[in-house]
Order: sequence, then C-alpha cells, then structure tokens
Amino acid sequence: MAQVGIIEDNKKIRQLMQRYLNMQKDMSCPVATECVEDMLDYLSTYPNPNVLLMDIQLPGMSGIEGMKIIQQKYPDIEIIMLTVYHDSHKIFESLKAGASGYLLKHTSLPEIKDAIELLMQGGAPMSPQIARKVITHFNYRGQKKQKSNLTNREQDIVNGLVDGLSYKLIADRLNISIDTVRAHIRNIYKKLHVNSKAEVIAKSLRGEL
Amino acid sequence: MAQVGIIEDNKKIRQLMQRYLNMQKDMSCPVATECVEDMLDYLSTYPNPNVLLMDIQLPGMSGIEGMKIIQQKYPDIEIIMLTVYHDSHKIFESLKAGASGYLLKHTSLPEIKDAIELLMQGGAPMSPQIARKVITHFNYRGQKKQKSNLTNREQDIVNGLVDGLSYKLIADRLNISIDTVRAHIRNIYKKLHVNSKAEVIAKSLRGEL
DNA sequence: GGTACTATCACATAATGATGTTAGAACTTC
DNA sequence: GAAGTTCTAACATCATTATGTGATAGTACC
Repeated sequence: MAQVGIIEDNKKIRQLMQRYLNMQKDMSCPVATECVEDMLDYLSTYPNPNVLLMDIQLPGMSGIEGMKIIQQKYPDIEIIMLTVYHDSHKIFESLKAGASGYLLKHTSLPEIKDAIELLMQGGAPMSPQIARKVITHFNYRGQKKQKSNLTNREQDIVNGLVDGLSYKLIADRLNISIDTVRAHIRNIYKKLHVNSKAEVIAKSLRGEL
Repeated sequence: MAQVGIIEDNKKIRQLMQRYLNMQKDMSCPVATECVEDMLDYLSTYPNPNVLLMDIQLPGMSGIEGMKIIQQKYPDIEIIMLTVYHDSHKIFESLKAGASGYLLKHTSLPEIKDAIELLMQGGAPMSPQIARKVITHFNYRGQKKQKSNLTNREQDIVNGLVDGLSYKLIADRLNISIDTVRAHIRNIYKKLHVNSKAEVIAKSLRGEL
C-alpha cells in the first residue's frame, strides 16, 4: 500500500494530484503541502507516507535541501522528484541527494501513478529524457580518461587481476604460461606507470583505462 | 524509420525478434547475427542500421568489447544492451562503453519495440530495475559512509590497500607495526570472505563494503 | 566477573608477486 | 625486406603477501 505525500507549491496541481491519487486503489495520499517545512511538521506527528512526490523549486527550503533532511530523518521514505528542470546539474544533485526517481512535470497523472507502483516494486521511475542524460553522463565520464592503450591481451590480464585471480589462475584461464602472464603484467605496469597489482585494479575500476 | 540490427546467439530468440520487428511499421530489421564479428562484416558492406540490439554474453568477442568497436567505427548507431545480467559492474561497463539503453532479457517484444521508439525520440530505454541500480550508484558517490561491518581501523587498512600501499607503508601511515597490519588484514579477509588483496580492493571500489 | 569485540605485537613458513634478461613466432607497417 | 609490435616463454632473484599460531590489553555489555 503506497501512502503518498506531495510537496508542491502550485495549489491547483497539488490538489488535483492528491485527489487523483486518492481515487486509486492500493494508494492513498493523506498529505499534500506547499513547502518542505510543512511536510516536516506533518511527518513529525504522522510519519505514515512511504513515498514523497516533490518539486525542486519551492518557497522556503529548496526541494534538494529538503530531500536531504527528509532522507536523513526518515530513510524509509522514497522520494520522486517532479519538476520542470531538464538541467543536468539539478538532476544529478537530486539523485546524489537520494532521490529514487525523477520525473518531468509534464508527466500525466496516470503515469505518475505508474511511477509510484514501479517504485513500490523496487524499480526507479525516470522520464526517458532524464534517463538519457544520466546515461550520457556515464559515457562522458567513461570516455574522458580513455587514453591508455592496452592491447586486448593486456586487457584480459587486467580483467583477471580485477577478478582477484593469482597469476597462476590467470594463466590457466587464458591457457598461457605463468611467465607470459608476468611478461604482460610488466608491460601493463610500464604503460600505466604503476608498480603493483593494486594500482592496476584501482585504475581499472575507476574507469581510468 | 528505425533500422534495427540484432546480435544474439540464441537462434530462436534472434529469429523471433527479427520477425516481430519486421512486422512493425516504421521499423525494419534487415540483419540479425549470432556474434559481433558477423555484424561487423555486415556493417562493412551495408552500414544501414541505426539501432543495434545486442546481448552481452556472446560467442567470440563479448558484447561490451564489440560495442566499443562498433561505437568507434559507426558512432551514429545507437546500442541497446539486452541481457540477463543484473550485475552492476556489467551494467556500468556497458553504459560507459557507450550503450544508449539497457534492458533485461525478460522484456517482452512489444516493450522492446517501445524501447526502440523511445530511443528514436531521444530517450533512453532502461528497465526499471536497471534504473534503480544506476540511481543507487549516484547515491553511493554522494554519500561517504556505507554500512560496513568493518571497524574504523579495518577501513583505514582497506584504504591503504586501495591506494596501492604495501603492508609496510600502511603500517607507517597508521603508525602501527606491520604485524598489526597483517592481523587486521586477516580479520578483513574473514569478514569479507575473500583471500586476496585484489578482492578487497575490488569490493571497496565497487562500493560493496 | 565473564563474554565479546577490538587493537596491538611476534615468529615462522609457504605462496605469490615484482623485476631483469633474453628470445622466437606472428603480424603490421613503412 | 627491415623495423616495430604483440604474444608467447623461460630462468633467476629478491620482496611482499598469505596464513597459522599464540599472546596481551582495553572497552563494552549484561
């Protein structure tokens, strides 16, 4: 059963959403406030919501600040940001602050309902445009530092190291001798300017290869 | 008009998907291969697809390696990974390598069709479970302290290992004896059920502590 | 006062890793 | 066809790490 709280400063939208959600089965919306402060007041007495829909731009405390506080006090509440911002910075701020979903405001009421259900099932509702930005973010970070040019074979060795294998096991996995593994590792160290397995693993997992 | 290519080693699935996509309007699937190599052959002659659906686990070159190559040669092709893996590492590898979407394999044919349409409109198709992992990933980076069964001191040691330090250097850094470092590491291995430095570093950097 | 957990140090041995040197076969490039 | 790169392999040597066993001491909880 989803108990939804709403924080939205536009009175019409707020009331419309609350009414709509209360009409759904397996869902209720006992509270809808216009700012974070009011919601905190409410929660301190009735901490019943398990989902919060909230705007980013709000009178008083901003949605992102508010989310951080709510997350800390009520870690079981999942938060969906519902906003007009396409701005990557705001999106990532929200996600880092602990949002479980991020929807654009033109999202229809039935879609919002779907999003809440998705969240209850362990998914993360996200508008496709948002998902796109998030993915692009990964691409950027990934390509940014992609300058070391390990050969395929060397990458195989690195993968073995990352998997925690010993030289011997890497040799077995690749069907080559342990001395060959050593030779490759020496070359890898040279290319990456490191001198231990640990540094190679760290670089690899940080996406610096 | 979406021109879709498929790389999938299971013949039944491959043919089913191809037939289904060819039945859709505004969509065609001129090619479906069982491995990356075959697709590269095809593309070198007919570089018509603008979307690729591909598995991660494939005979020959892995999907992730394959994607990197295809992305480099044909940067206009958008790629949707279609796989059984829930594994965070694989997901992020794929996204970093340039995937535009990531769907779990139980996704139905109509949902795959929707995903392709979404992609054409500039969105990023992602299974909700995947989106959840991606978002969780952001949370990690935002927060510093995870729930860790390791004691503070043990965490200090792990940090040293991640930095690529030898036991001796860790001992120096923490002003304790090398034997103490050893003792801590033994306890860490026990707690994490691992038996090598490499695995500890990997776990740590994946945020699994 | 006992139990549990943590942190510290020591000794010993076997396994693994780091580094140097050398070198043949396969392949690409100029 | 010479030059360079990659992958392969061997031998040697020293350093580091993994693992076992044992011990002391403080803190915390009940």
